[in-house]
Amino acid sequence: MDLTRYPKTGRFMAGRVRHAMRTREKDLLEDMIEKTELYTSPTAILKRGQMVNQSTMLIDGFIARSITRGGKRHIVGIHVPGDFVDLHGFALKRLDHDIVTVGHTLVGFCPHERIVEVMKTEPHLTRLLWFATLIDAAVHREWILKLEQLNADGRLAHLMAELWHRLNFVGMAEPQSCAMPLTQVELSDACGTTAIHMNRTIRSMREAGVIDFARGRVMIPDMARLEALAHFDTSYLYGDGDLFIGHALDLK
Amino acid sequence: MDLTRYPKTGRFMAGRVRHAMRTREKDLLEDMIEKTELYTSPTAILKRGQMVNQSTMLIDGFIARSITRGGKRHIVGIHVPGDFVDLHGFALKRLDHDIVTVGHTLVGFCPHERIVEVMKTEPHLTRLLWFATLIDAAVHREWILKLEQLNADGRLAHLMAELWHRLNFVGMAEPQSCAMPLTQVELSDACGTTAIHMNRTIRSMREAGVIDFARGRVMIPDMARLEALAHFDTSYLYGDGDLFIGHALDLK
DNA sequence: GTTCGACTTTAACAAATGTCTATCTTCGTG
DNA sequence: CACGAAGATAGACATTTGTTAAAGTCGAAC
Repeated sequence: MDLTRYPKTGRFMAGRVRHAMRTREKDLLEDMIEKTELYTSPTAILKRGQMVNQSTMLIDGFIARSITRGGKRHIVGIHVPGDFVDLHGFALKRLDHDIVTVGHTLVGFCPHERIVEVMKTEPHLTRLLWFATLIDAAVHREWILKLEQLNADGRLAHLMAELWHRLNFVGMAEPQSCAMPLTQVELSDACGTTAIHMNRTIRSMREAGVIDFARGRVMIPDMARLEALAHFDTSYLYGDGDLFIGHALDLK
Repeated sequence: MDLTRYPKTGRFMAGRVRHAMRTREKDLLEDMIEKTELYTSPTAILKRGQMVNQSTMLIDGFIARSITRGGKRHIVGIHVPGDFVDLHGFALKRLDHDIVTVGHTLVGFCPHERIVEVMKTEPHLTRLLWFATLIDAAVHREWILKLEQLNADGRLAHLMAELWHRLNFVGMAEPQSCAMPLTQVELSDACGTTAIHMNRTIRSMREAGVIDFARGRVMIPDMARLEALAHFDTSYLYGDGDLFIGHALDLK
């Protein structure tokens, strides 16, 4: 990974609520990061049930939230740079899932004492952090919908469309492609199918010209077609300006 | 519905975070409710995309969060008495889903101005409200897991086990049964199956003696067996005392 | 460059689930 | 008490997905 791309590691921090932050708050947020760490192979940063005293900010790469049950691993969420991955670990005594890196991943760690400090002194920033967790919940709901509504094709299309848009929000997507270090097994874990069926699905979508994977990237020649397959509607991602933060609720 | 059962409608309010509230905060919460309303038939209290200026507290009955797409309705969450159903509607300009009543339902409405007031003056209570939304997210993750991991039998078993436990938390479940006003169509919407397959599933589980529906209730003769079918683990519900609230984070 | 392991690909068959059509039951309403 | 609408039940068949077994590909480490 080219660390020189990150002169200030905080550049993307807090992705979709960042636009509502004041300059001072952006600096505060960056100061919350005590240290950074680079993982070059899949690593469980946090294990389910473990007590935690710091939260994780994803700076580059991908992180999955996964739960292993019945010997099989299931992915219940995927994070992109700028996401405060386990801010909720601050409130819940223990996490209900593992936090695992995917491919090469750069993360920052934020001690909980600093979050406590912010909660004591920064009501506006605290609110932004809360709202960021509400967007996570909205993404969860869309995943539930995806799993209830779509078959394997649609689920894969939806996942790719979502990740492309979320990367695009932080300036890390190209018009017809984006980074995609997930393996087929991981894609199947995130789509609730077997790896073999995921392979079938990928093949047929590749043959149909909808999507193609190569060298850690996904190519999407026709985004509109992909989104149609996924019944995709970006509104649940609450892009810039789609929150009340900074407006009526900008309390003080 | 027997309203005399609710001498103080606030009795259950804020279900799983209630134990961390101070008496004064419980009163404050109850004061946040401006008015109550009883719905005797399925009603969409809120429609997706609609601007909202109040949030909904569920006092009795059930409420579903649903999204209609492709002409088919999907349920992405179910609420039980004590839940602050759409607190997140306060932060998000618009909801990404509908809020619909199930069976007979008594709700309280809380104007957003009162939430703003609380956020200005009650940091501890604000934190509790935040944490309540984090539990919602944990439930969402478990639904994702359920949909990825389980077949129709397991999904139904999981839903029944979850609702029984959540009702039990607020003292509204019997040892081997609880209220269950959801129709088979609604159950299928919540489990991501067709109504016909849900009927097949219910029949086979009834014949197996695992579960039975009658007159708006569900009978669960052997909870352990149901939970085994569902690979159920209550920890994601964060029962009493399972949050950091009121302890290290009791800031002031 | 070889070797090993992880990842990907394929085929054949079994099981689960969806679709279509229809009938039966229940319950509120007049 | 009759009626109608919503809900529940049922069977036959199509489609999707899971399972098992195997082989091919690629890249990192020695």
